[in-house]
Formats: sequence, C-alpha cells, structure tokens
Amino acid sequence: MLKEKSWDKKFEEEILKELKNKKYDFKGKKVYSIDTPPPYVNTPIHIGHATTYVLMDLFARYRRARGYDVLFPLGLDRNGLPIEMEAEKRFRVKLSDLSRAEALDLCRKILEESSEASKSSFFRLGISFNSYEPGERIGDMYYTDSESYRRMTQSTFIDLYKKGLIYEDKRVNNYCPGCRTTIADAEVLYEDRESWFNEIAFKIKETGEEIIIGTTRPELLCACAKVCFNPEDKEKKRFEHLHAIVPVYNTEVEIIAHPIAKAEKGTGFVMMCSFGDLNDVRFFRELGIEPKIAINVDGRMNENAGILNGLKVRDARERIIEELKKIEALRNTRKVMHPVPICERSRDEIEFIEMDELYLKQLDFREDMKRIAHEMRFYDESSRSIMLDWINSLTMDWPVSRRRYYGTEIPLWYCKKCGKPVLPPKGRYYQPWREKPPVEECSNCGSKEFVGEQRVFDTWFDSSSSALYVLGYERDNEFFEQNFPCTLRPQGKEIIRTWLYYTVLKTFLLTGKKPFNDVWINYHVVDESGKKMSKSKGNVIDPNKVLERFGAEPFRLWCALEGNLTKDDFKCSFERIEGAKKTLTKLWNVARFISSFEQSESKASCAADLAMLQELNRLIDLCEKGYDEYDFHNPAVELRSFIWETFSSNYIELVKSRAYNDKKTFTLEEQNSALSTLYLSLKTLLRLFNPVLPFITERIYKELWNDSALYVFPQKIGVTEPVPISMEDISEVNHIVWKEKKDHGLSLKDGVKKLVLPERFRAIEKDLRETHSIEIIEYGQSSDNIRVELQ
RNA sequence: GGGCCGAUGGUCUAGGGGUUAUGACGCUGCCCUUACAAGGCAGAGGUCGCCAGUCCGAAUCUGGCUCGGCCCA
Repeated sequence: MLKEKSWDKKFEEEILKELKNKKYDFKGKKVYSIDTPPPYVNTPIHIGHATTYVLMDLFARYRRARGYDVLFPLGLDRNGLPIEMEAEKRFRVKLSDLSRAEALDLCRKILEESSEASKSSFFRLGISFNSYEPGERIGDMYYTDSESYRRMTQSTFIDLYKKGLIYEDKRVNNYCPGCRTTIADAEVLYEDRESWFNEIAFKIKETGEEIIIGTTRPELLCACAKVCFNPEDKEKKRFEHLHAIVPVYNTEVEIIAHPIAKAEKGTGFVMMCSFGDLNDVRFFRELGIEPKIAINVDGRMNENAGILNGLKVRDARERIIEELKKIEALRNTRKVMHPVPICERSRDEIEFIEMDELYLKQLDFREDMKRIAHEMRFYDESSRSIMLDWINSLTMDWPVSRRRYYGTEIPLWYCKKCGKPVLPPKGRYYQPWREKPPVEECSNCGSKEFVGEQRVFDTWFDSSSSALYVLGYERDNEFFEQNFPCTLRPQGKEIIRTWLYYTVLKTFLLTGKKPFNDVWINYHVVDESGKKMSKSKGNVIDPNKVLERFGAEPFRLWCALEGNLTKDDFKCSFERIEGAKKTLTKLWNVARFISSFEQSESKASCAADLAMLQELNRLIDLCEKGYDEYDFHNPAVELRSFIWETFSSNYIELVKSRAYNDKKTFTLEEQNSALSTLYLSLKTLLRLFNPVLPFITERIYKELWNDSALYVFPQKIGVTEPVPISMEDISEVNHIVWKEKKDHGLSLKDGVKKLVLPERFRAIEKDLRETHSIEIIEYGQSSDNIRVELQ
C-alpha cells in the first residue's frame, strides 16, 4: 500500500538518482529515430525548449512502449555568431584583433561553462535521451563543434564539391571598416544619425527637363543604376521609362515606377545605387540588376568612381559635393537625421561590399525539393505549405561561406601562384588556416606554395547534416544503411526555411532521398499575456524556476494538457501548471485508495466492472490513435477527465461497498470482481499515462507490481460476455440520485425510498442499492426515464 | 508591403451546417460522504473577433475587414 499521503516532487529526485546511470540503449532493431534539434547552448534553456523536449520525450517514451528501439540523442549546437558575441562581451575584446587561435580559445572557454547547465535542466525534466555523455557512438550526446561532427560537415562539403555543386561567385556582404571584417545581418543596427541631405539636379535625356533627387550618399552617384518614383504618384507617371543623366559621370539611367520610392519623401524621386544600405541590396537582387561596386574592402573608392578613385568614403563625399557645386548641379543641402546602418560593436557605419563567396546549387533542384516536401508527413499538415512557399520563392543559390571565426572551417587550400583550389580527401577534420595542404605541389602549375582557406561555413551548413549525423553517416555505415531515412524531425516552424529546408536539400544532394518520414512542427511558448519572451522585456520564464517550484511532473502534464503546439502558441502560466498538479494528487489518492485492498486476479464478472473494462478499451483506443499521430493533448485531456469523473466519482463510488464488502452483502466472487477491476483499471491508467508522467507512474507502479509492464503500451482487454450497461449510464444514474438528495437538503448518506430505472440497470442493482441506500428498486417500461422517490 | 496560420465565457481549451456549444482554471453557494477540503455537489458567466453572402438553417462554408503570430521583403 502507498504510505505517503500525496505525491511529492522530492520523489522525482530519488527516481532521477537511479536514472543517472541508466542508458536507453538500443540494439538497432526496429529503430524509431528522432533527429532532435540541437538547442543553441545558452543558459538557462528557454521554457520553449523545455516544453518541446518534453513533448519529444513523450513521442520517444510512447514508441519505446510500442516495442521500438528509440534513437533519441541529445545534441548541443555550439557553432556560430552568438558564441563569438558572448566571448567578445565577456572578455571585452574584438575577436578580429586577436590571432585566430586565441579567438577560438576564448570561444571554447565560454562553451565549457554553459553546456553543463543546459544538460542538467533536460535531465531534471526527465527527458529520456539515450545518453547524457558526449561520444561518437549512435545515441551519444553530441556537439556540433566536435571533431567528429565537423569532420562529417567537411566530408559532405568535399562530396558536394566533387559533384560540381559548389561554385564561387560575388555576394554583397555587410562590411564594418572599423572591425575590418564582414558582419552578419543580425549584427547590423540602425541608428538615427545626422548627415547632409543633398538635392541634386538630373537632366532628362528625352525632354531636357530637370528633376531633383535627394540623397545622403552623393559619392555613390557613379554606381547609380535606376531612378525610381512611387507607382501611386500620378504626376510622375509621364517620366516612366525616360532616362536621367547622372551629373558628373554623364551616364544614362532609366526612370521606373517602384514602391521603394515613397511619394511623400523628399522630391518623390530616389536614385538607386549599389550599395547605400540593405534596401539597395534587395532592390538590385529583386530586379536582377548587375551592381557596379564603387567601394573597396579597404573602405576607399575604386576606379568605378572615376575622379573619386582612391579616396576614403568620407573624403569622397566632400569631393563630389564640390564637383556638383562646380557644375551647378547641387540645388540645396541641409542637415537631416536619418537611420544609418551601423556595426553593433564598433558603431562604425557599415558599407556593402561585394566579395567572392562559395555557393551550393539549389535552384536546379526545386522540383525535387517540392516532391520530397510532399513525400514527408507533416504534423500539422498546414506547415507543409511554409516549406513549399519557400521553395517557390528561392531566387538564388545558397551562399555557404562566412567570414567568421567560430565555425567549421571550409576544407580548401589554394595555390599561391595560379589560385587553383586543393580539396583534401575525406576522413579527418581540417583547419586549413593552420595546417599544411594535403599535397606537395600544385597539379596545375607545380608551385609548392599554398594558402589555406580562411572562411568557415554558414552554421546551417553544419546543422543541415544532423539527420545524417545521428544515424551514423560515415561513422557506422551498416546502421545508417538500415535506418535511413530518419523517422522524425521535430522542430520550430520559424526554421522551416532554414533547418528543415537545408536538411532536405543537403540530404537529397548527398543521398538522393528524403531525410525524414515525419516532420513535426511546433509553434511557440509565449508569456502569460501572449507576448514573445525576451530578455529586454523581462518576461522570460526560467524552466529551472518551474522545476524548483513544481517539479518536472506537473510541468510535463501541463505540456500535454495545454493544447496542440503544432497549431497554436502555448501561453505559459504558473497558475495552470499548478492546476496540473492537482491531477497528480488525484491520481496518487486513487492509487492509495486502491492499494488499501488486497490485489485480485479474478475475472471480472459484475456488469459495472465489465462496463469499466469497456471504458478502458475505449481509452486505450483513443490514446493509441492520438499518440500515433503525435497528439498527446486530446488523450491527456481524456485521461484526466477519466481519473476525476468516470473513475473516481462514478466507478469507485459505485463499487466501494462491494470492494469493502463489510456486511457480506456480496459474494466473494462479486467482491473479487470489483478488486481485480480496480487494480486492472489503475494499471491500465498508469500504463497509458506513463509517457507523460514517468515519475509518478513509476513510483506507484513499483509499489504495487513487481514487473516492467508499465513500460509496455496496454493491449485491449478481452470482454466476451455481453455488457448491458455503460459507464455513461452509471454516471447518469449517480448524478440524478446525488442531485435529488442535494435538492432536498439531504446528506448523500441518507436513504432513498424508491428508484425507478430502465430495465438494463437491473444488472447493477446491488451496487446501486448499497451506494445510494435505496429501499426499493423498480424497473419501468421506458428505456431512458429515471425517477427517484425520497420518502 | 507579400505569403501562411490563428481568433470560442475573466483565463485556457474541445467541437466543426441542424434542438438548450465541451471541459478545465478561477468565481459564488451548500456539504467534514469509511482515498482525496489539493475534496464532493450545485450555480453564475458566451450575440463562438467584426461585416456581408450561400443555405430552410452558420460558431461551423465563402468573401472582405480588424487584431495577433511566424516567415519573407
């Protein structure tokens, strides 16, 4: 019998202690594999991660209960920009000022500190990863910056390169002259700064008229490609497709209608130059215009700028103004405040500069991508269209190289003399910036001098191999061949166009196949009022606080009960997590009550018991159907309502007296029928709830049974005899009697003179008589009329 | 600005052309009933976002709008 009066979160710790050494091993037979999203290492983990990992854990535990060997690895993503930024912040340095080796060391230091904390939160939540220890075997915990992972990332690049899918082309980068490095879009800030707004006169070639164009970047006149006005601006319609002559340079540019020009701003005309800001970059990309680059990497104007050649941007601006004044093209100049793109760290104004970058071909494979998007099952179905829309909107290949530090190095060397790239053989992790090339001399020109590639991969190039990695790609080929594609990819909907899409792309290019059978896409966990959590808003909920206050179990139940995360956001509320706790208490009390009786293995024979068994079968069915489709919400709601209503209030109340059988009103067979049904119901309930509530179900189950059936999804119970009555009938009659007593101010213990029931209730007459203290029970003609006479 | 998704009592949720719309939390009243006051029973609370349309009939289907989310720009 259960001794403690109620469930206590302390019990979790005891169970976790035992779990510490447990591994969810697998032999690799009948594998169900999950490509878990490696969360980015940061502390504490986001409550959204806590929630989605709990949900994934439900999937994993359920499949184990169905006899699968579940591959459920823990990965931590540690590549990329945020680590670099954190290192710069913490150590107050610019990585670009350090040697590369020093920069990487600082990043490593940051990572060592934060990875442990993430791990421990997952552990306390009861997430049943195969292992919490890092390693290279299938199921081991992995880091995306480990030698093993990076080796594979580089290997996939080598294969793609050999297939002719990698090429080099120009790309516009955000360049910070102060940091002397390219920076990511995420590092670009906009700040209102004062600058001179110059109104410059352009002549119309066809009519000789003059139009005035305002700009803060007159030094880019040489790179002007179009002049735009807003399509809504009727007055300017007549200028469409005429040509404006750029002063100083005397080049002709077309005038077009484009929404990028705002009618109410300035003179209504705007010149589009390559490149003043990100909008310009997008404009050129959208219209497919070849940009003319006038600023070099060193921040000086180049030969495209003519008379400005060699000048720094600032000096060039002054110089061109003088020129414009000279030819009387400058009509007005005034100070304005306007948003300027600046570098987040050095606060220098950013320049947009073209550089060579490596691209992976993707435009050629759009039809394959769409076909694969249709071959995978999406949960929820509506998420599929996000991927299809993205594929349809692709306009360029994927630039995979980045000029950063903490990433996987691109494994290439170049001949110093002729520039021919050297690709190393697969099989190890390369750091070309500090290693010798894999060849002695250039196969093209025979030169013996090489320079190592400095660039690293876009972090999505790493992440998009996770499905291959967890299945042992190139580490355990036998396992991989047997178990590819991966069964499930769970992930957030905001990264469908990145993580999911790129994984599909890369996997297809390498294997020709789809990476997953199922894709489960989740929405987000937001704060109580529905707002996105962010550090700046101060509404972040730390999962560790939830764990401290409630323990893992109420949180896990909340995750299942709260709703359908594939369709809607969850609003995280402590009140509701607290509410989930009540169900644990109820479950505990039900178990405690049942455990006060002797166990019985007898066959159920009484009608009420058979009705209960049928109700259990309905639940088993419902859970199976839901769990199979990754729906734990509807089953959990149903299970909760079963515990409270059907089971506690109605069934247990009805058979209590038969279970006690103090007055020997019932035969031993009847009593045993109740006892065995109570125990079987509890056992089934625990087994159905085990994936959601592993702690409390284990605690209760171990106390009462000495076997491992808890971890097996229950089979339906065979009921061969006809069952005249349902649990619904039983609830109905109970409620009518209770209400009647209540309405007349009687205690529930008080007797009932007469109860008139439909014929089918005859089967539970004794139970009813005892439960409600009824003197006379009669049966009427009508099949649904229940009448109570109190006196 | 574009695409996709959503909106059901104070809060959260189920349902998805057909009598009085499901359940939970909270609230109110009554009740210590041999597991449970973290309980039991009962009750109040909704024009199912707004406006049109289709239909004998719309919360449900269609269109538009408003608000919110995600992505792209």
